[in-house]
Amino acid sequence: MKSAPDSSTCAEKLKMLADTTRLAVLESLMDKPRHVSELVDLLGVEQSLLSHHLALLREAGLVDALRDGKAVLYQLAPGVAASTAGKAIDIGCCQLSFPTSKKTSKPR
Amino acid sequence: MKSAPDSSTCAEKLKMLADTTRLAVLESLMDKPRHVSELVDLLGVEQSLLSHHLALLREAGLVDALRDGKAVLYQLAPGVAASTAGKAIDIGCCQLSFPTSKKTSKPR
DNA sequence: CGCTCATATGAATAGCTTTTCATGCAACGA
DNA sequence: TCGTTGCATGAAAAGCTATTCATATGAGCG
Repeated sequence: MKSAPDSSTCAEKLKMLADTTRLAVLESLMDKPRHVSELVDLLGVEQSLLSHHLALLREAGLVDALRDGKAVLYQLAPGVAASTAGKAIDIGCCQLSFPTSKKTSKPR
Repeated sequence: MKSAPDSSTCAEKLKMLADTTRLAVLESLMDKPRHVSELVDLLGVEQSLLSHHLALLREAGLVDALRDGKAVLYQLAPGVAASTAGKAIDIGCCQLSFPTSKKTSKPR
């Protein structure tokens, strides 16, 4: 038992994504798997805080952790990486596709 | 006076969707425009509460309100209704596509 | 072993968001 | 104009979630 019996509704799942830190983690991982330390200085957040967020993402079944020596490697959970083209995340109830390009800014 | 200079990040925008009531409203509106009273008993939430959520959706630019006599008609904001096929919402930074069917449950 | 590095965990706190309750305001009909 | 219907708004109360701080755990090294 390790799934996420709590995040049954789509809104619950979206809440996982609706956080700057967690979304940044996922976007980083869409690129490739990374160690915690890498994420720490890539995102510039405190180790402990990141760890809490990673725990949430793990519990939500969005990422997988693999021990790698003293470090831990994180990667998108299989099935979540719904990459038809460009970057996308599949959370079951819906699929988020990010523009293949880059920046999120686009205030018309 | 300000629209939404704060919802600049994708996470901010996702927070708008990450709520059962608001998501339900949007899904209802994807179908067709509806009056507040219709939404009230479709979703079974209190009028005042729904009104607060509608205000947030309005401020986020996700829906538009049109007065219709004593009532008010709500509809998805143009541009948000990303109709590729099936149901989808475009919030700028990313696009959420819902399975064409309707049920969200599928925890295999 | 004893130590250090890399990460996780727990408890307390700070900051929001959602919900409720009471009230306000616009549109309509009599 | 009044009374009523339909919706919006504001403030206080509830409920959560994120952040911090201190400490724990697992791995590798000498």
